[in-house]
Amino acid sequence: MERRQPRAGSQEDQTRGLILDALVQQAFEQAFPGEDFSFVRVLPATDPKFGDFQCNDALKLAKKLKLPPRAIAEKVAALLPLKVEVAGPGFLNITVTGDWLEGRLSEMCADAHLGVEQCGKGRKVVIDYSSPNAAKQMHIGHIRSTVIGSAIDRIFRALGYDVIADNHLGDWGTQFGILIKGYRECLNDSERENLTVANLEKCYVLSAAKAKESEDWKDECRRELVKLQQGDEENLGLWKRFIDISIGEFERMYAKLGVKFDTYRGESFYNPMMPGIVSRLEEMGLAKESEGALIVDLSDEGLGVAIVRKSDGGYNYTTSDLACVKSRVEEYNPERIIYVTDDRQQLHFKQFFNIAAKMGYTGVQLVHVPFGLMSYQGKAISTREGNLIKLDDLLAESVKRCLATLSERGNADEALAEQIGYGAVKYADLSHDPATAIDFNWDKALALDGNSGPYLQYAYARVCSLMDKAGEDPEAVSAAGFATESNSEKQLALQLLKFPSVVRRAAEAYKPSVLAEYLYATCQLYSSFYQNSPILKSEAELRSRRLNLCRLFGKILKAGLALLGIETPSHI
RNA sequence: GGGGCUGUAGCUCAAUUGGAUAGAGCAUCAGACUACGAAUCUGAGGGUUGUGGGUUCGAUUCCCGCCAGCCCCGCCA
Repeated sequence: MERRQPRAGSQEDQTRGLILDALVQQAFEQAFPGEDFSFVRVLPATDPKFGDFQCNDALKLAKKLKLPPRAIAEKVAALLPLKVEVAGPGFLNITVTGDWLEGRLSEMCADAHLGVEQCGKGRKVVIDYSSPNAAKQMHIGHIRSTVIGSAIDRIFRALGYDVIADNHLGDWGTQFGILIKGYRECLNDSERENLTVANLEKCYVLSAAKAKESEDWKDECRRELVKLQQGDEENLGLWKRFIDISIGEFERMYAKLGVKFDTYRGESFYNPMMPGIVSRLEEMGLAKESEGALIVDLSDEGLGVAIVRKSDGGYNYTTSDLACVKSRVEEYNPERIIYVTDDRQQLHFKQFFNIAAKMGYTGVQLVHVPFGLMSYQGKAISTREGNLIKLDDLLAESVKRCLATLSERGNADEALAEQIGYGAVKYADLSHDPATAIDFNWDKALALDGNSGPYLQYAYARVCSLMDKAGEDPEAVSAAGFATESNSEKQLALQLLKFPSVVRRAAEAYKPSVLAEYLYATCQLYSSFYQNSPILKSEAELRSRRLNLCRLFGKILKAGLALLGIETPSHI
């Protein structure tokens, strides 16, 4: 928060996907030889009454082939070895057989990745998220970058990408002059000995307030900063200690949220590279002097002006981010770097991506995933408004509420309450498109019904319970096949089949909400099936086939929630 | 002034990137527990997709103009 599109799918990604694509493409080629039909796609039907799958591409071809769309569709339909109907202006509606469905489900089960294609194999991406400021406690404003970034991280890993998750800490800058001064003057001995982030935050606030009213104090802060920047041993030691304590505190939060970083490279890491970046910008004629500062003028491109060196000689975020790209390219040579920050920083990222390209960093795809700000009960979150809720407190409150609900049902299990409480908070965020702003509200975030984390976890717990009752292994799918006869079975089966393409779509759009939405819809179909179809009481063969369907549902739900960083307790 | 984001049921949000009659949850109303777990399920009502044009077989989606809200625009990140 403090610190802060192209498609993810390359051509080889597209070659897999639903087997039906290839089949229908073939029919098109056969019907109209010599044309390229690689763009043809078969999608899940938008409504069961249109069959199971549909292809809309005959309509698109009408102009090119100079034929009425229905005629095209009919010619293709006649060549397809599937049950297919031409409807409306030229839709191809495809209905698959139970055998076909069972075959696909079996393949999915047999695959270690549940059918999720490993299109990221051998491809490296850096994902830059969370990035809180050192010496401050994390608050609810940090949730989105952390939770969305972490989910994107997991989703890319699931697709086989080699991901480097980097936490770009705000660990350098003027605030450390204020902090060091505050540490020396505003804390007592015991506070200095048992230094915590809370204490750091306190002394920062006190010191910053004094700097505001006293020029002397301000000057001293500045002097401490200069000493730090010049490598003064004592100040450097303090700085290091502040950082270590901060990271320790952040990791306590990350442990609760199930977030894990590969590297913690703050701005200090890139600080030594700043002069080099600036001189290169000057050499290339990209930067020029203006009002004492060094700027890159992008106003011709509608991007305003970016300052790369301040009039006091210091550097700021644009320079730091450029240095960061240089460093990442040299060390990792990733094909992509993904930044997850709030949408106020959009201009900055456009500027900095633009400059990076001009500096020659064109081999790496730079992607900004902006998310809408979180407000609190209709008001922007700010220290002044006094509505800054600490992340720690939020999570504790969530757990407390879940524990209360569990207690009512005679199951006051603290660890379980944590799984549900943390999951509820994460799901409340991830189920929304990142682009939309969220107004935080306790009741909404912690709701236990409807489209919520607990609903999904509950559905999973019921599958486990069912398997317990059946006395069967919850994971091991038997050879009996899958129930697909009834309408609710078939709809669930078709839904389960979508999982791989949903994971890919979530990655391509950088939207974990795509996956969340899918999981919720899947749970609704499962609950409906479960409520209306006896499983354990069915005769032996049907029972086994229904149990297999439940098992696969459970596996997919568990895997999907894991990608969102949400745990799946087997008993609630 | 320049730019970005947002606007869909009373409320909170979807809509597979241009497809068929715009879907869910909450709330409201009517049903289903001698239970494969009711944190569930079945059903009902609820819409001029901010607004006016345009593009075409077809627009919530793309283009232009307006309206409203939020945000950014040289020394914070």
